[in-house]
Amino acid sequence: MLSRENGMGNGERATLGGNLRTGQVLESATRLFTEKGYEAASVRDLAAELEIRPSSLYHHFPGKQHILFAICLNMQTDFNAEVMPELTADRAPDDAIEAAVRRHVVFGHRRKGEVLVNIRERRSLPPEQLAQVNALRREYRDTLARVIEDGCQRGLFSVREPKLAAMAIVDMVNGLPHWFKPRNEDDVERVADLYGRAALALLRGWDPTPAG
Amino acid sequence: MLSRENGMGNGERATLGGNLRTGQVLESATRLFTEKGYEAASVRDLAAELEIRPSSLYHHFPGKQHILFAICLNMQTDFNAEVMPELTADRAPDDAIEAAVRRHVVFGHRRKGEVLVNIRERRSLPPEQLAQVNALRREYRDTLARVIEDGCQRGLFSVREPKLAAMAIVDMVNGLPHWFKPRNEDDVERVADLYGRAALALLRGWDPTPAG
DNA sequence: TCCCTTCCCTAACGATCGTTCGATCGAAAT
DNA sequence: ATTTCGATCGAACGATCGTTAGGGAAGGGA
Repeated sequence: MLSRENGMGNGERATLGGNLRTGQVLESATRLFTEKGYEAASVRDLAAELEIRPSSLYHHFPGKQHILFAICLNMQTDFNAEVMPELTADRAPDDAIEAAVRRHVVFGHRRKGEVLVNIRERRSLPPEQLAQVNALRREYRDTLARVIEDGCQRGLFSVREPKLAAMAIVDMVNGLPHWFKPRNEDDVERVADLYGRAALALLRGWDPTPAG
Repeated sequence: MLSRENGMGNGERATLGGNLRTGQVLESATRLFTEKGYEAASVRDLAAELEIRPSSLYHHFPGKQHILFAICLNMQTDFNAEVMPELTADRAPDDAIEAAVRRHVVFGHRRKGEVLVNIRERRSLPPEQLAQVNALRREYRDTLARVIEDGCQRGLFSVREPKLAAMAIVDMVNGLPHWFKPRNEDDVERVADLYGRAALALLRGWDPTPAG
């Protein structure tokens, strides 16, 4: 859930305002942006789904772009908070990668709408807000790459370019919400396990040492 | 129906429109759709880049959507014609996969603009045209999955769900054009090789038989 | 009681959207 | 010289866009 309306604390409520209703705005906007895309979804569409007038939306948000920003920043913040600890915890790199990928897959399903909006509509943000979201994404990728590098030095992985490998894995996992329709909750866990092992297979066998 | 003005041309002109100018429209549209997105790019933007008036565009295309359709269908048709033969040729499954992935990567760079438009803006097409493009994509995926399955039966791969593996590989390779900035042409070949081996690593080590 | 805040309303603003209509221009064909 | 025709033009259409202005109803605190 969107802890409180957007995520940031209640102390100063940095990015956006409001009350209970604000959370509903974000939920409806996420659904709408996912189905029609950010540009194609109009403020009037969003207002209609909430059964209010378009002008009423501007009591909760200063503008359409801020809604998109709230969705993206919120999702990416929660993602980093939930997945990155698996990478920074004190454990073997292969275990860390497998756990992180599994969490990534599960998160991508539980927050599917927000994840798809973040992936597909992020670019519609103004440069400064886009950079803010991208910084969080880069933080995750770099952490992932560092763990891969660590795994190489310990002889667990055989990868020449850890950053490229990190991107490949992220792309693979992020592609999942675009097409995967799980039959039930166990199906998600099954594919999460599957993708965790897939990442390990990638990292272990990428640059096979011609030994032997 | 595409017939003359957008696509298949009369005799030899396979990829672009009937007239010389029509090809320029598709080129500019591809660049514009890539940079701003289909919905955000206006007909007036496109006309401005071609240094003609907006109304003149409607001599070449019956509408904005048809331009998007021409780009997507054209790209996907060429893609299948170029990459699928690597899979259907008579060779070992692992060699086929490696070659196909390498071709996929190279194609994704050579036709980067169209590929990105097809991936990101395809959904803005009306259902019937969208289905037409998706049918070609499915054809490729299914072929890829079949080769993977074949490789499993021959003991070359260890994959439980070939279709899932095919999707994972496609997602991985399609992610590349979104972020990869090659320093030169050799860089493309290098990464193409790298990704070809990555796909093999995935398929070989995905479900490791616990055998000793 | 009065005020202040919260939330929503009606109405409309100017801008921009995709598209249409009819005329014009130039070159090739007759 | 006249006709034909593809390509472009200026001008405008109705629709929809994000956003704003200003007011009204509800409710808690003074």
